[in-house]
Amino acid sequence: MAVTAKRKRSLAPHRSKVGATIRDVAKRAGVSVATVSRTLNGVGPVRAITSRHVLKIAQAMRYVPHAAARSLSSRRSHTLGVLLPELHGEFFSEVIRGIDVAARQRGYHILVSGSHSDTDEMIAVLAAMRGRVDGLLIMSPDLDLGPLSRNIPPAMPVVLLNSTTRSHRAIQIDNYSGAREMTRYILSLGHTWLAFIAGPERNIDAAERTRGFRDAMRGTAGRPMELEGEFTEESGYRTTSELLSRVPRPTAIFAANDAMAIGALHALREKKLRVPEDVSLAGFDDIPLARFLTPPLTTVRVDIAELGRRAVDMLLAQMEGSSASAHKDVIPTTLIVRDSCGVKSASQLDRRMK
Amino acid sequence: MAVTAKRKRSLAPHRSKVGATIRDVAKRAGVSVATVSRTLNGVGPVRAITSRHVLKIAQAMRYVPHAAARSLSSRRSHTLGVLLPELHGEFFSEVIRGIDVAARQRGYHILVSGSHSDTDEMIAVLAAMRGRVDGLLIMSPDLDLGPLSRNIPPAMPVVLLNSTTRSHRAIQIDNYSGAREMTRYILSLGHTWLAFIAGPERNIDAAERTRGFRDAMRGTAGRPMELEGEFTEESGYRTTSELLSRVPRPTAIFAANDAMAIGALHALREKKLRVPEDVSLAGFDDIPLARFLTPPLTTVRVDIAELGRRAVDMLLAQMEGSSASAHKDVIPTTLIVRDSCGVKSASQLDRRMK
DNA sequence: CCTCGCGGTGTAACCGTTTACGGAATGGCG
DNA sequence: CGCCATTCCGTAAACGGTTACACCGCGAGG
Repeated sequence: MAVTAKRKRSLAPHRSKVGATIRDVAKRAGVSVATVSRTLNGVGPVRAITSRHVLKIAQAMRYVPHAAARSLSSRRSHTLGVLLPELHGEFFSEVIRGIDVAARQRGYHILVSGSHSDTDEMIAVLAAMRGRVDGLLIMSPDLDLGPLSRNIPPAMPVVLLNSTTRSHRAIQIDNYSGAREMTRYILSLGHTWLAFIAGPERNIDAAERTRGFRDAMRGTAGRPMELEGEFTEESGYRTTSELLSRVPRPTAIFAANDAMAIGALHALREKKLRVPEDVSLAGFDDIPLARFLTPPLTTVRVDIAELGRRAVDMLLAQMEGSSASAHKDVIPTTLIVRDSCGVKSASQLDRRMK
Repeated sequence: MAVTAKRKRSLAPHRSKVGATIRDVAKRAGVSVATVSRTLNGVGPVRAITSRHVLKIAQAMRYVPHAAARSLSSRRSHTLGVLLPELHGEFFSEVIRGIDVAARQRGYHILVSGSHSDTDEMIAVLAAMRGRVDGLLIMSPDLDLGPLSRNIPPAMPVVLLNSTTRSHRAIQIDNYSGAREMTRYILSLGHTWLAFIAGPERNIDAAERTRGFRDAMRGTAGRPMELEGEFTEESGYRTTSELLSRVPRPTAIFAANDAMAIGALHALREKKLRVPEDVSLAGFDDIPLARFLTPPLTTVRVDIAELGRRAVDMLLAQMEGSSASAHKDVIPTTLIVRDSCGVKSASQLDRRMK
């Protein structure tokens, strides 16, 4: 007898049960698994009375379909992968929020992986996502998307955030127009000598903002000046300090993001220069603290959450095969005028002359 | 013949293939699927030479195991669920960042669902996570965890963030000590009439901070005064404006979070009151902008990312069954002294008297 | 009255892994 | 040289769903 016991293979060899399965429900409801599945998914013909009955039983048993099983069988995970670079607080949380609520609304989950500083890391994560996600939302830290692009399974729907490429759909913030508009605004205040603190060279947002600045300056009487920053507050402080030690100094400073503008503000204060009376200052991003600075910072608003939302829309459209859907999308920016920029005054002229 | 063709059931009825499977690899390598699986997972005895061969073939075929299949079979998804309430920018991103990097380091993915404003919503998401995650990290907006708690599958490992309950492991920020320490510090500057702007009643962080304030005030000569805020900058502004219209006014204001402190700062400025000369001001959280305010805000620092990291540690420990691991953990806070609080001066006394 | 069509349902194959079990070598030992 | 313990490996049964196909009634049309 011991032998037979040993011989008889356990029906569930590996592990213990977790919850009710579809077969349990079927048995209890006196129908087949097919009927249960059809009822729960609302596909195929099921008599109303049968459907009600099955639903009731399922409810009573607290049955919840096992996601892994479902996705193995149906080839869909109802999950979107989100790959993000290392990015600063507010930006990060807003993108995620936008994506999160949009995805949940459509019945999708999001598998997040953030803080990637290099492409190889992203490629590794990308591989680990096989069979786990139905589509991908990717924001790359790098300008060069080649390597990453090559490692995306060809059939995988993808939307790139703030990156540009021929091969995938993409959605971007209109950095170019924003920077151009801000530059024109500053020019319109009478400033002619304008310093621009650019972002890191390899960053695509930075590149676009620089381009916007240059285009706005082109053909005007303005004297442009470009400094290289890192998108950090420290670099804003450093470059501005350097800048101010030269005489004569510009009457306005346009930093390519708010963090650098904050650094610049500190450098200005340290030199006892008033904003905007002595020097006008502008930023980019409209991070929440921008309006709480003294003086409140004139900047360019970017609706980050909207970026996330629209990216999800775009991805789902692609997944549903609407090839008609757009391949490119652009999120507009808006100029936010506060108090940190003023008209160029006579006193500024005087000081420069002396 | 037409009949036989029709009769022969297609071997893959539903859909098209996506990538190489373990069987493809096995066939190509001339071994069984079991051997491939064992090799890839490093379990069971496999000859070194076989292992190398299999690995090479797998590599060449760009084989990546299908996550859903794996998790269906092994009962583990290598994914952690993260449920977060609606929370403000910096806090949100820091928690996620902490969790994300810690999880990835341990080979786990994270399935995120944020911006939940009520418990029912969280319960729904919770159900949708069945079979999708191996463990749960939950931060509830509500003080009462009963309903949520009841809907967590009994066998599911869980760690609660900033919530307290008997039934689950939890990790918290030491809000109590932080608030107490700040209060004592303000008292030590000579202030006796202190206004505390509390957070929303049902919020657990808020409750703890209030408790810390009260305990620090108890038994001192100080005159405490409590106002009810909402953790928003607007509510800080509103309550402070109201407060200031009364005479005499307190010489120091302690807001239960930085957002409200910012609101308070604006109200003070509006009334032409100087900080800290006329009124001292303190916050809580040390959000990044705190040090950029004018004057830089004295506050209490909370290491949010650390909260996330430690929560992951705790969860994984629980999942690995080390019942020895702690059930509770506390993240300490530190007092950050900047310029917004000053000693109570004679002039303040005078003004109160008049 | 006999098909035909169709709504409703059940059976079982299949998704791609992991793993229990047993069989085949291999090596050591008496 | 026979036997036993290892070591290595293959077979096939799960895991829990979805769904193609067969089948069964039953009303309608010929």
